Amino acid sequence: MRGVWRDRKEQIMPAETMDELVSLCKRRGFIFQGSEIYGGLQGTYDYGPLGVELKNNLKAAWWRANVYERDDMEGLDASILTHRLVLHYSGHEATFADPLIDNRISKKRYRLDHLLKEQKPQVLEAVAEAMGLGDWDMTTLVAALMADPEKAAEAMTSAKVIDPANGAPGDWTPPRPFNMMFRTNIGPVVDEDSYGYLRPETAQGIFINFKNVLDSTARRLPFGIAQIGKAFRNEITPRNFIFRVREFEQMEIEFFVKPGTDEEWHQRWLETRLQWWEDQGIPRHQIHVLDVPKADLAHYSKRTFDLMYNFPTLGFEEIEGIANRSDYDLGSHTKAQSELNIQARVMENTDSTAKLAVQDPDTKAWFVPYVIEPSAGVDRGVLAVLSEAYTKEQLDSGEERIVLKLKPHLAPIKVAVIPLAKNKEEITSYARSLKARLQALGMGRVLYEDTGNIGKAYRRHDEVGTPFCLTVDYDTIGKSQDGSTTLKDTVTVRDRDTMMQERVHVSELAQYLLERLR
RNA sequence: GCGGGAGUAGCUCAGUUGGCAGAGCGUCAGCCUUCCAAGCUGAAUGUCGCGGGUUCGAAUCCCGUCUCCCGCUCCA
Repeated sequence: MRGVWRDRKEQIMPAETMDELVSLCKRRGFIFQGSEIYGGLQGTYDYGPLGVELKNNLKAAWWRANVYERDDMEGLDASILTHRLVLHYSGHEATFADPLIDNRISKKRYRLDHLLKEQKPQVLEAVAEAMGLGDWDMTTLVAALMADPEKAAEAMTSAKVIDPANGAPGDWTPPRPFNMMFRTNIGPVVDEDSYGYLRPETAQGIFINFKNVLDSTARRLPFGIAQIGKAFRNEITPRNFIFRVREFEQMEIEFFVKPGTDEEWHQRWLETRLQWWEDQGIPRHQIHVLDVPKADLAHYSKRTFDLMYNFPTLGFEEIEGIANRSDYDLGSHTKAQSELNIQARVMENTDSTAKLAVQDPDTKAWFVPYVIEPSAGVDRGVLAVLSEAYTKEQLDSGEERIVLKLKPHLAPIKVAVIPLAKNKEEITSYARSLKARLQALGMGRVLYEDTGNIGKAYRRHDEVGTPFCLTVDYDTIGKSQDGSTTLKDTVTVRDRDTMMQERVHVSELAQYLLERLR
């Protein structure tokens, strides 16, 4: 074998800061700040030419594993704009809007109503008086405070509303309503009643289509519905690059099972999902499975496992939640609730037109299925995969090599075809035609690369994670220095991670690459 | 929302007391080059985050605002 690169790698390091990764993402066209040319819009990011490939590849891997390679799954793509009643009965309207207030002294934040409930009656009386209220109760007091936040701040501070954290009067900020859901007007007339929401989770689209899918596919339990799509949350503090953002994408499965089998399925999905992340390059030992404490569970959850990936720059953070949502959701959205023996505590539904239940084939009794929900963040997945892949290597030559060691199936660019010399027409035309033939195989992005010299091209592609660089040289075109033609129609294939090269005949390239890019 | 830090070319960052907008890398073009950011020649790229103020004059001083990072807070 000839031309094998032997520069030993000494140190291997991950990204030290998020900035380092952000910088690479911008420089190479993975991810840009949203609305950047107007100063940026907080909590939004745009995926560039390479970012969209990576993200699409991750979603495709998920869809393939969960839809194409299973016999118990259907796909769905529900609308983002959502009827207000969907999010009313789901419980989101009630749990996603909090009036919040801060104490400037202790730096603590409270829900206004919770804070007021902690106060002595005379303090509340003083607040009400300062707000000019005669008759009042807790509801009208909160309403009055929210109606005039500036005055509320003064009233609460001068009435010496106590901060439970330190037992001392606080210096209170104006209270602010905080609605986690984006409300939007629908239709030509802007009025109070013509609004809906941008969905805060894709899950609801699945629940409200449960009957449609059942009717159109003749599925029986257990089976699941998979969906990938955008969701929107008005996060208080978007932070950490694409980790916590206001517009993001979810990959969600709602897996419907018979009550009583839910705990077993919950465990099974936990294992399935851990294996999937491993297949995407996130090793099992870098994920901590958090059995979420009862007190921290979401309003719908019976039990939840959070998959916490050990981000090199952030520590352990959630990339997927696998929740046992019991019969809460279908129970919330179904009509005829009283006939269905629903276990979860649900709001009485007087609007739904569909029975979201199935019939036991033996007993003929109707019941509401339990739901196991593996819900993964696409953007968080992209960040995890990038973080895990980002590597700095110190080479023997003293130089630093930055390489994204992405799994080949996730790499934005699959193959770069490089002419050894770009001023030799025979070599460049061979390289161009080779590139065209490989491109036609449909393996993804295949590029002709002739920027700089060969070394630059390699390093450039290391940095964006291109698994294979093919180099067309003098041997390829039958003009070896020693006059032999034994290497005619072979190219060097350089491996991104090892930097090793081997010569492969062009007739074998398609198979060689396709095998390794899966 | 609080506290701290930052924002100047695609990236990393200089920019002195308020006095012509800079470097390295990258990018592009040409030359050269028989495999790991080699070399030579040339070129392009700036609302100095944005808006206002002070000043003869502002990247620099003041006010406001946006965005990012760190620590709190929040996180269905």
